[in-house]
Amino acid sequence: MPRTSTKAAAPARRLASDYRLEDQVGFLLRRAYQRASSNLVERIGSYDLTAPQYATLARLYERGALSQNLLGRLVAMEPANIRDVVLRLKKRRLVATRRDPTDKRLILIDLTAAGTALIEQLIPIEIECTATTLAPLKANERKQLYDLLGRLADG
Amino acid sequence: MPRTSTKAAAPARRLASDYRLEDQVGFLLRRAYQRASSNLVERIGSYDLTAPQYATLARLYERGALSQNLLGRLVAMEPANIRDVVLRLKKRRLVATRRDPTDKRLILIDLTAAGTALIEQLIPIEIECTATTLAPLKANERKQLYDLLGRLADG
DNA sequence: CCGATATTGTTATGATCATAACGATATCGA
DNA sequence: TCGATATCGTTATGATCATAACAATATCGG
Repeated sequence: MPRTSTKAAAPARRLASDYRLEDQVGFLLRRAYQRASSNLVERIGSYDLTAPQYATLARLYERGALSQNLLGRLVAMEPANIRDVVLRLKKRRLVATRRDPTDKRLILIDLTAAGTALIEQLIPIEIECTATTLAPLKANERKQLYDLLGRLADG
Repeated sequence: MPRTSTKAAAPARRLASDYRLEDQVGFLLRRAYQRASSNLVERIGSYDLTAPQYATLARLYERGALSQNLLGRLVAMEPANIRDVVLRLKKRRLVATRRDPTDKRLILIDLTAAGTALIEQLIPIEIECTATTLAPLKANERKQLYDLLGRLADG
């Protein structure tokens, strides 16, 4: 039987102001994202896809070919990061790249047939996963959460 | 003047089910956390501290000496990750480590005087930062967000 | 037209982050 | 007591993640 150890706690000490880490939004958001992310990986992990990789494929599915930079903004990733994700997806032949003829700076990213087939298979799974993550909340609460998170993210 | 490029968007195509990435909690949570985290780094970055490092110091300040493993659980980090954070904080003499006499498996982590002084200086800054992050929300909405996030994270 | 400014993609660095496998130590249960 | 099981810390691997600096290309304003 597992034992959730609570060992080694020292007696309370120090100034002990009213501060609690739990009251900081950033900490709560990080934990909630951890939960959502692990829910997703549980379900799509067998396809060897991470959450950011999934989001990248989903975006391409929604929008069609996109420049690497715009794709990164649409999945909220820095240029240096989206680059690595695209490289991995490209290595697996889930996306293909080509130069933009009219703007030599741009690299256009697009789903391959294999990538399209995969994301079409995964989307229903992720929708189910979202439902699981939201299970602790009632319908009206979910709507509220979306509204609040959206306003936080958009600043 | 910066130009937010929206180039290279291909015409809408494919099955175009009703799926939208924005409707997935995980994506919203990730973006909201990015925002909160960058708000924090903006303010405490000059102290060369990251959000997880801050959380670690704050936890130690709240609870006193903790085993590395328990500390990790209390800041929501895997054993392998909290280890690295502790090593960095230890290298900067913000925390100190010692063996637990009664359980040879445990390493007890505690704030040094310097670590205590630093976190006491930072806590007010972070409280202010939380306020900034929550600025888009009204008081009752903040309370609601906390409730909803807490229930999500705890499953 | 053409130089100042912006944007895109790349490279490098350092810090998370999750997972699996492993030895050492503790604890449980027959 | 003693073997099965659990926990703790470590190591290794691979994938984010943010930032700064850089060259190539585009765009803007005079």
